[in-house]
Amino acid sequence: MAQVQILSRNQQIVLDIIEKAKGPLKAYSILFNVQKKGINAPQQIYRALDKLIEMGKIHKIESKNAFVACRSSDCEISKATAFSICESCEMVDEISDTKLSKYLSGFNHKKGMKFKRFNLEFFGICKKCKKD
Amino acid sequence: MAQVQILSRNQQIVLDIIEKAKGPLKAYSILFNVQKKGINAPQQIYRALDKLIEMGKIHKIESKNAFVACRSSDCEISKATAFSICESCEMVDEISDTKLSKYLSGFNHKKGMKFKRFNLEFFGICKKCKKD
DNA sequence: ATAACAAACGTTATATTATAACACAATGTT
DNA sequence: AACATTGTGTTATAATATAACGTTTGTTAT
Repeated sequence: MAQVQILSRNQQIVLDIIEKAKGPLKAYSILFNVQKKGINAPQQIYRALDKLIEMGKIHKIESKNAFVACRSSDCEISKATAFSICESCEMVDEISDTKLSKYLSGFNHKKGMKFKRFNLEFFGICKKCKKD
Repeated sequence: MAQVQILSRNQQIVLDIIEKAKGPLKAYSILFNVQKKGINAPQQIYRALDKLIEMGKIHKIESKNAFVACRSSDCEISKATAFSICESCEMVDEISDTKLSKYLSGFNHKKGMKFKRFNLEFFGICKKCKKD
């Protein structure tokens, strides 16, 4: 019953910043940006980030230790994430491609391990950077 | 002409440890393990790790900040990596599946970005852990 | 309404992961 | 010989993340 998630104060503040951002944000850069709102400690950021990830509102880009808002499905808990990352400008795009997602969700390891979740990161140079 | 790579002293020491390990190793755990061999500083480890990655001898498991030896193709420069990770015992297995690799290497983003490289991490509970 | 519990908060301290910067040595190239 | 390239060793510090504690707020059940 797709219940509307109510966010706590800190969670909302952190989510707002990530959603407004044009690219991935790092935890400490979020922290510096919210100090005026009375959030002073890394713990407060990391706690909010953890919950937001659990809820599927944001994703962590593992190769960058940075966080982006979820733009694809209206934020189901994300068990299948894929991103396109520009190695020049650091831009990150969430890839939501049903075929890809189905293909990978159905992928089974020879050794009999059943997968619950995957994360895929593609790297390259984005169109914009290629022009320069 | 698949030239045999000659490793420097530190690179060889670090590679040996990673190859002997049963699971992924973290940089500082490598450091502690090689202090008897006269390596004292994180820089020395990270420098060796960087080169070994460039050479395709090892891979970084991004979600764990840890390193594993390359077991698949006899270590071409790795542009297409996939791993299966047990969330219980932390075991990591490199997946070398030609179909998967081809499928992903051929994948093209709508937005016209050409990918040079990808990294895929699957998560689940391995067979061994399921028994317990 | 209030007791009981869970979730979120604030804070201090600390652990873990990674890089900067500098000087020197070994090797290879021209 | 002069020069570039790669690797080394070292000290210092930056950046990322968690532990542990006590308090406050929000929910649910009676």
